[in-house]
Amino acid sequence: VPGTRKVTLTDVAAMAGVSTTTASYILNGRSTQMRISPETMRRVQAAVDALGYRPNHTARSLRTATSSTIGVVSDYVASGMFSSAMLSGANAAARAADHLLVIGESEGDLGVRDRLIEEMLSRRVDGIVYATRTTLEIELPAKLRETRTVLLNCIATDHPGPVVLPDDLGGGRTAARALLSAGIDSDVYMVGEDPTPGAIAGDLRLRGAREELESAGSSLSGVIACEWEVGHARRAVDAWLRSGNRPRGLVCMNDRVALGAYEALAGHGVPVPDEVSVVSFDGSDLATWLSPALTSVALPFREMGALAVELLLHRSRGEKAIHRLTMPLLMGDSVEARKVGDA
Amino acid sequence: VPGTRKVTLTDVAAMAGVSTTTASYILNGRSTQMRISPETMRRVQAAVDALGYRPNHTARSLRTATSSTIGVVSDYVASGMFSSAMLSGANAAARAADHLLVIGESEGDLGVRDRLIEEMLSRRVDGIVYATRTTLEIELPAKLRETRTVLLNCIATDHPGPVVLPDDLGGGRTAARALLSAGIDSDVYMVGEDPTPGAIAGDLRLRGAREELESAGSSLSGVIACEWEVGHARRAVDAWLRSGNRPRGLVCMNDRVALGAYEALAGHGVPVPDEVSVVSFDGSDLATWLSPALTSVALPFREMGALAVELLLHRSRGEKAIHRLTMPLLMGDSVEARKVGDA
DNA sequence: CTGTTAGCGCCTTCAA
DNA sequence: TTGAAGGCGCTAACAG
Repeated sequence: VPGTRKVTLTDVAAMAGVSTTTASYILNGRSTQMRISPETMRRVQAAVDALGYRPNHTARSLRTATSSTIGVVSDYVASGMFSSAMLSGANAAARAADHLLVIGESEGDLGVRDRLIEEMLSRRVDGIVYATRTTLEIELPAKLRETRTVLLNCIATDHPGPVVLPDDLGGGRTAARALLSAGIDSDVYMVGEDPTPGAIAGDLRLRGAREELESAGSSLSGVIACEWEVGHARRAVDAWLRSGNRPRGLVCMNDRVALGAYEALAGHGVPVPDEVSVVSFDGSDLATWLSPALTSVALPFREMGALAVELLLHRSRGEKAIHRLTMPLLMGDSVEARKVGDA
Repeated sequence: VPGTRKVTLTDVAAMAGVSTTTASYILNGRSTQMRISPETMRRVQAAVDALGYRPNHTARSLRTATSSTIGVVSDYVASGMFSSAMLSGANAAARAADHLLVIGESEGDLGVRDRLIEEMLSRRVDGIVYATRTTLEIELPAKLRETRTVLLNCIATDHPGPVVLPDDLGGGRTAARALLSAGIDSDVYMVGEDPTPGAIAGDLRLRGAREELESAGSSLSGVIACEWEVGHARRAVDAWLRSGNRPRGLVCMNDRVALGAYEALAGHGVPVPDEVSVVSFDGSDLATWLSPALTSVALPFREMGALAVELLLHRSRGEKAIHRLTMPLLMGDSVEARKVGDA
């Protein structure tokens, strides 16, 4: 039933018998402020409904020099298995502030990345969230200096604005504490090492775990080095077990590594959690799929994405601050149930 | 070094000593068509560089009534574990056509969904891709009739435009063929049943597998009913094995179900693939993580996303057609290696 | 309380 | 080959 083609504010005003100014005020919710008569409001509202009027956001943007749109430029966030939760969180926060997200994924190509940023600036986005799939130390794309920017899951020393990161140091402590709370205070090993250049999570997690163990009068017994993938972890742990080693606790760098460790342990007839407790990082779905369910220190991707756009929009919340979001402990059944501690 | 604030085409034209018309022609690549002197082009180009001019896409949109932007409205695609690959494919295809994606995720809320569509129409997107995480039969949101729309991973009987779906029927055949090629022509069971209302994948896969087996003179021996989740599958298959059943081949409705089946089989000391071959659907990362690696019929999410935006942009490619994309067989090691057939 | 008016930056006929 | 001028739809002074 609504309008055949393009209905403009002028049409609405005409039908309601008022000026476009009045109609505009009403549609922008400034009716009370402008003390517009209820009768007029009703007539305008009726015209809007009758005509099926839809404001032209483009025209409004041109006029107000603001687009109610946030750009999200990332390397692989959309395709990434679960880092896409960042997008989801960003989307939710954007919606809450009446904004929409324009996204662009560079798939690792720097040229594409710069062109995406250019495109977004051209579209006059209200700001850009620059995100990476893995926690990385990066060099800030130069173009980003031209607009308000929040770094998501990455950090650049020369970035003037807010940064959102997972608290991997705290996460490392949490992982260790999960073990300590179960009375496991010796023969704890870390599985995995940091492979990607620029990646910063591994070191922090390792440090956090070390610190927590030491502050409990214990210490990390060692690191089983391997890439953060199932196969690598399985082979590394298998070889390590074959040498006669027997851990009481394993802290795996991510859930896939933990799966590899599970398989290696099973291969040697070592039951989890009865003989070895396992904790890992990520808190991905995989953790819940395994048996026993994996106790994992989760990456709060959704919250990170949401916080990033909130920081972009409400510049009050700590400018040029590094926000490290707590990595919550997702309890599974892979840690011996002696005395379960609180997070 | 570039301009301090807002540089307009007028500034560029002024600096180059030409009219905005000329400058506009040059920037839109119509310089040769308009036979503009090389000297003029050079001057304009120089001015652009010197001023750091960036075209105002908003103004252009207003004028041309086209935004070079595609809306993607989905239920959970962004947060979905691997269906986010649809987004990634859509993004790639959009980029290839010099478009950007504006996304919105309703998280299942119909009100939010309609508001998102409204927002996008208001922004004058060039079209909307409406996507769902799981393959669904839906009722078409009414607002979508107001713009060119492509349905992605869902179908509505009254939709006038293109639809992109995975070919689950063919996928079912492929799964069965993978078993048949290995000489497994009896005692083949399907694991899983279609739980979600509106979901259509399960029935098609079942039918496809049935048809393929029957066309080979065999038949499906039965269905082990369970929800498409690890735990449900494990319990269902375990109970079924406990009753003394022994399959030669298992076709699992998705990779998670296959994981559950793996665990149940292991619990009964039945080795994969030596005694039982397993095939599943999805082709998710999980398939490659398991041991033995799972042979899985993959959902071509990336290609689906890409095709959807291509169909949106180039309306030649079959209007109001249902495009069913082939589900490729990802070879793992979960099918007995007698004689490996081709896909 | 409401109307008049002047652009936002760009594209594009129409003239020259 | 280039310039002048109008207008896309909307907002926001500034008057009344």
